[in-house]
Amino acid sequence: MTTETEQDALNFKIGAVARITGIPADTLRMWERRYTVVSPRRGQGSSRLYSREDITRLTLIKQLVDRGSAISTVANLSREQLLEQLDLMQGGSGYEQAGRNDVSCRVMICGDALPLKMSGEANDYAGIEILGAYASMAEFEMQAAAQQPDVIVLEYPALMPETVSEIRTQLRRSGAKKAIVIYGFATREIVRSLHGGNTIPLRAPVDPLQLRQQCRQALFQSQQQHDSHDEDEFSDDIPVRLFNADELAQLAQASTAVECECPHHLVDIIQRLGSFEAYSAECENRSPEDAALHAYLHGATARVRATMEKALERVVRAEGVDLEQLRGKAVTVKN
DNA sequence: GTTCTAACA
DNA sequence: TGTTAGGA
Repeated sequence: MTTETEQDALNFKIGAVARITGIPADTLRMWERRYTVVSPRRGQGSSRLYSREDITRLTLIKQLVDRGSAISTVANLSREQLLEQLDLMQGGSGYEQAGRNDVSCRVMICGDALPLKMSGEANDYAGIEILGAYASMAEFEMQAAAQQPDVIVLEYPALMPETVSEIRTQLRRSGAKKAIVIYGFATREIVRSLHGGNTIPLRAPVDPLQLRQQCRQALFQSQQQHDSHDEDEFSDDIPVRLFNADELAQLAQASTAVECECPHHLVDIIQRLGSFEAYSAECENRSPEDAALHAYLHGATARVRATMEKALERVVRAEGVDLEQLRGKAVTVKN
């Protein structure tokens, strides 16, 4: 356990850099030799030691190369030029189109690679509204204070111990409810420390769809924590209940009139699923560590429940039960 | 695991 | 332009 100082930030060996950036070690050497993409300083035995700046730079360059630029044309661009190039390739503007009519999760992004990735598929981002995407933390910080995002997404090539406190600071200053932290490389301890609470660590690469889901889920969780319980007001992915408790009870009764006991069993299954659904939703709030898992369980259960409800509806209709009439009764009982 | 050069596709 | 072989 050494005290991590600036020294640690300058110590990435070529293998680590290859893993973080996704550029093969051989290619890294080639790029350096032929185009002087970066000039890592040398350590023992003349092995290359890359800095964090090197890594962010390489990440940018990789983006451009992946998008069709010749390495020779981008190898010597400054950081600003690289960003500009990348921006041009996206068809510019992109980010700050207003949200849709539905409630969307307001997101702000800070990072090198991510802003571009996100804007590239902007159309797929129903449900989240990207307020802005920045490459510089300073700019991000200023804008975040003004925009008051729901969720901030911070991207780092590598997570350092000091990065963690920076994340918490940004979270506090922006007033966001959750921070999604995308990292290329980090020790287990650091990742663990980011689990739970208001931060969600995600290992890069994160595909845009996944990120979108995470954003919405993050917002959903934070809402759950605040307005204590909202019963069945689960957003989008959770199918609404087809039958309430009263209706189910009545259907169970009604089914005794018919020969087959299937409706009865179905009601039983649906009631149990409903209970577990509520239980898993509860867990979702209680333990932030397992929130994702419980959210999944909750969603899965709800979907099964919805399926079984449809089955019940069909069976009961086949048995000649008048659902509409029953509904009318149940509602008057309930309200 | 790393460096380097040269040749190859 | 990226990959591979060979030697260190």
